Amino acid sequence: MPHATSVRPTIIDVAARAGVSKSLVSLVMRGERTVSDEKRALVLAAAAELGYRPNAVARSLVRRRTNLFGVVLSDLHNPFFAEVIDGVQEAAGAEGYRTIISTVNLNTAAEQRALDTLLELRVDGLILASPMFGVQSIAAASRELPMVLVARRSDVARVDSVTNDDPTGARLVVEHLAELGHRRIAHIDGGRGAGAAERRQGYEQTMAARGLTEFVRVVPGSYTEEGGRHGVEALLAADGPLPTAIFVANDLAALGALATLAERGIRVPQDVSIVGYDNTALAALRHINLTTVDQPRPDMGREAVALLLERLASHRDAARHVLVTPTLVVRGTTAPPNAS
Amino acid sequence: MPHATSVRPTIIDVAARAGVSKSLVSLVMRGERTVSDEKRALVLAAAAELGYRPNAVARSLVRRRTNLFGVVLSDLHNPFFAEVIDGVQEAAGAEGYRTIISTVNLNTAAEQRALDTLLELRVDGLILASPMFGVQSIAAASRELPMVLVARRSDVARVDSVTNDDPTGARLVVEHLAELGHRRIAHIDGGRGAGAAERRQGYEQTMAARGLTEFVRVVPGSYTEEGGRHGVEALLAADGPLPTAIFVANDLAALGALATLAERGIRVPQDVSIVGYDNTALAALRHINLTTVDQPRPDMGREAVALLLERLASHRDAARHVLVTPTLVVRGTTAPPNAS
DNA sequence: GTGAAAGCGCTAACAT
DNA sequence: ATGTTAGCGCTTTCAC
Repeated sequence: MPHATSVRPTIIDVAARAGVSKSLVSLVMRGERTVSDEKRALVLAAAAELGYRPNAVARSLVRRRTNLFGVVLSDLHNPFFAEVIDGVQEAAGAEGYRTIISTVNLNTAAEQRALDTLLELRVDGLILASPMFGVQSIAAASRELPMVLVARRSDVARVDSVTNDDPTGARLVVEHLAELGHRRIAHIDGGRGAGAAERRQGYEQTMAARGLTEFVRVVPGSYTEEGGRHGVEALLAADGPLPTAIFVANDLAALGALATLAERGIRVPQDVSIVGYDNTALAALRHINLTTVDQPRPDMGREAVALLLERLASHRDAARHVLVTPTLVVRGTTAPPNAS
Repeated sequence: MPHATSVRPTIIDVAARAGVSKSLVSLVMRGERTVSDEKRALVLAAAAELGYRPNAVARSLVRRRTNLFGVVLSDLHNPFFAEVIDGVQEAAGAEGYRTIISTVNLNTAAEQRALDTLLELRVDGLILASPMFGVQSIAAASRELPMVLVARRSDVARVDSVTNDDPTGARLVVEHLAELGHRRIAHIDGGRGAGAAERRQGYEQTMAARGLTEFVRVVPGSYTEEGGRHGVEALLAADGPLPTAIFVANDLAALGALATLAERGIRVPQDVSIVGYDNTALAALRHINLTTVDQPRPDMGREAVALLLERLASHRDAARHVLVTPTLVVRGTTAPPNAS
């Protein structure tokens, strides 16, 4: 039996070996400073000799808290989330909390199962990153523990959220393009994606504010490469002059747009400028070098943890919605329009 | 107190409400079929009314197993791992195991902490994906629970591994290029990356097998975009004719190579063919369209879980090393060499 | 088929 | 400063 659990030493074994009570061992293991140096050394030595490792399960049971935060990710493949997690793990770790990540590939049923499991594991707080759930699942869970949504907002009572200010991000894009001299600025929409509606509105409003209402042009798309391809095709198929710049709803779709434009022999940025949204690692690749809008993802993760911790400490009841500010990252896919 | 844990109903509350013993409630909750339909309905109704949710912490304590597998990822940003996790979660879920993912950004100290925490949480098995740890950490942990390495091999006793057959992958690349007519096939090395040495060897051996020993050309690189850029620069800076094809150690480095070639006005695949390794989502992007070697990542995750389950069931003692077979994915960055 | 009782490994009063 | 004791919420014999 290589891994017989029964051989694992318990706190009692350590106490016996050190010749002290198990409470004392507990105090030492938890780093309490009220223990004499002598006894502490004794206990530590015994623990080391036995290869003792505290049992977090037993501890969680009696303390009625696990020091664990659960994170439900709708899609691990989206690099967006990897960076949110960075912030989450950093902030949580600093306060002694560990993170359990559960991923569910855009599958609502699996998402519900993941949520249930996390709840049964008695995590102390829950971070839902861009979840697909219905409101009722969120509401039900929110009655059991502190919960925050990232990159999605909900008006369920007691559910906090951290989102980026999409209208502002869209405004930055349009202003950048307008200042380069563009007027025919089109937008490839993000469909039902999180924040897509806000980005489109921001685009429309800023176009209007710049007196470019007559050039507003929105074609349907989605947060996928396919979405960007279709968007460009729709733009190319239409009558009238091509736009000189295209604001695509996110980076992945912008990549699809770039690919289609390249296939058609349309040069970027000479013939048309392209802007994405998210500043994923993709955008920074030299071979892509996409102008885009950066969401401060690690900050969003940190904010989510801060909300959880605060709710844990204060039993705050009202929901808080944190809005983080995006910034424009200018790279190689935008330039002044052709003189033509 | 919105989230007072004290209000959570326990099995005793359910028993009281249903007018039965808590043992009976336990039987019902665990789906035992030895309970009369009548009592079962009674218990289920009581549980639903109270919003009862079994406490996995208490259950784990008494059962001395958590039904949890721990996964330590050295780098969540590497899309390679996201797909391994897919396979892990699928296979584990099918057997009633949940997965806890711990990420550590290529930080050895954090990796050790993550490992310790998982051990304290008493996960039933551990999957280490491309870990940086030293052998002694692995050996120590392997005495406590079943453990498998993914994308890394170790000769520590009782530690299983799942790796891809790198020499074969490299052979596929060289054969593909040779069959296209290439002879001056260079290799940009992956440095200390997992499998890099095997890929280089496979390259050298296949070149030799094809009678191309005199054309063997290896320049140093790494598994990063920078690595690919430097590799290409080294190749360009050298005397003599340029290679007509370059096998780059992985996809990310291949992207760096593509970027540098583009900047120098060298066309791919007309002037030089490029092949990567890994078939990450990046490679499939239409705008990149990289010929590369696919590792069956979800399979690797499933295999890892299978090894864990088997060890849990059988108390097998010998280490097993599973080798999965890579395949070549031909896309747009390879073509016959120029007639020149 | 159902209930009573013991105990998983630990923490947290409370004593001393 | 250290020991004693009573659970945390559940599963699991073992009776009935």
